[in-house]
Amino acid sequence: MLDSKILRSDLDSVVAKLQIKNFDLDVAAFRQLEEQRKTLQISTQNLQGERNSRSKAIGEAKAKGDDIQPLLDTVASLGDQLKTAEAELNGLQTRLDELLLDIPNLPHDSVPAGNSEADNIEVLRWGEPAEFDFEPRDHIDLGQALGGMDFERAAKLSGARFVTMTGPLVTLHRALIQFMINQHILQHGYTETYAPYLVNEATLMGTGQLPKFKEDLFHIDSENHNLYLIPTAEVPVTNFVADSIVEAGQLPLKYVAHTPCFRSEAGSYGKDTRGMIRQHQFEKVELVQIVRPDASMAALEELTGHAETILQLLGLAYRKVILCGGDLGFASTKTYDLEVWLPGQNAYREISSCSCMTDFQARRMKARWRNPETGKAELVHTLNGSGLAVGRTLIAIMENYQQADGGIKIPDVLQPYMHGMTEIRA
RNA sequence: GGAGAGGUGGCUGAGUGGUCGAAAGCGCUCCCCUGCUAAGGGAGUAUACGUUAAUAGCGUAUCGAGGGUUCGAAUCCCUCUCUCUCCGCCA
Repeated sequence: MLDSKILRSDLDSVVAKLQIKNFDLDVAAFRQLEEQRKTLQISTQNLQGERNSRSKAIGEAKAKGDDIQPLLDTVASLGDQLKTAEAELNGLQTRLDELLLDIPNLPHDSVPAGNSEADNIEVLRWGEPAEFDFEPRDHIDLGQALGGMDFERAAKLSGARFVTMTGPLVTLHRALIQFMINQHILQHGYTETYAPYLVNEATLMGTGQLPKFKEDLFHIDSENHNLYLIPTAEVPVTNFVADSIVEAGQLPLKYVAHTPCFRSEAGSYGKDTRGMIRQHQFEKVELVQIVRPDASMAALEELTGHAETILQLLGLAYRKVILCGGDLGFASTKTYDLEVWLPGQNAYREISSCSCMTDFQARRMKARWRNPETGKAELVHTLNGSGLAVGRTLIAIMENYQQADGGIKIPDVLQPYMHGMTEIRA
């Protein structure tokens, strides 16, 4: 959520910045609501003030033993007036809040304008796309030939966009998780965390998935439960600090979590329907940082670097892009995507997305820290990034490390987690 | 699932209808005293919004959330939610 102060004081520049994200703020509607709110608030507060002072007088008169009936008569009509005014003000406030909750975060000055991923700016390429002296296959063919990956069986169990796996591919999948988490906790200073996979509405409000993106989520709506499956560990883990004040000395908080992620993928029908690129359920190792506001942009560079390290250690060629305004997420002020080279698609595909949310989520969550300089509780900044998406990393390993005979070589750094296996063969 | 207790400011914790935004303690900030790795004294210390040149004053709201009763509610009633204790069931 944006600071409503800057909306009131500097609406024009807010509108201009939102344009970069292709978001058109209904300025007229906002101004009108705001204007109405102001006048109504003043008149309501006047009424409340009158009620308060008269009630006080009644209390004092009663204490002295005076007759209070005349005083009671004078307040008789106040109640109804107040009730009406308060109800109207509430309604207006609710509409303003709804408007505010739907406004995305402002993009950072370094974010380029643009409408789609075609307008993203490439920052660097690392590694050489693998060369093959045979026609490389995609992970679907490879998985089928190896015999451990079955989409039809998953469809029987659950429908489209699920997979079942058996045997060494699953071991590799698990090895990736272990490898990533160990790297982050031992080398990058993150604290390993465990969090719920089902969360309530307030939690999703906090990180910005609700109220605007409800259709992207799986929802448990039964008699006794109103919960959502997490679309990313960002949601529960960032909310660790919701409604709390963190001591300055504890910052930055750096959390790593491995969780499944659940996404309805509404609106992406027909997109990446084949294979494991886009599933309703996938595993991800997520990095979350809670930092001082003055440290957040540097933290974004650091966090992105941590995700890159994983790709580098796995020897996977990738490129790093800055998302343009139109591609930038709702809550993010700046996002780096890491795109891994997939020989089977002959393309770079997103494998990590690292974002700085400034105080946008913190304001929604009421996540604060005590600033020693001011002595006040102020909003923290939050960041998150995939380090990495496990399913897509599995694909990348399969396609990049494939052999002419359809086998998959195991990267050196993963072998300690593969009980000696150096290659997966049919 | 059954029975009970409870959610108050950064923290602990008083407060059962009227000068309660809220005692006290802790913590923190400033000042004084003392001059030595102690201690003592004093003052201040929630947030949001409105008004305003103002982080000054004043006003309004906020004691888990929402609704109700009342001239007036942290205090009474209802619903929801969370926590704790005991019993039952259970990976």
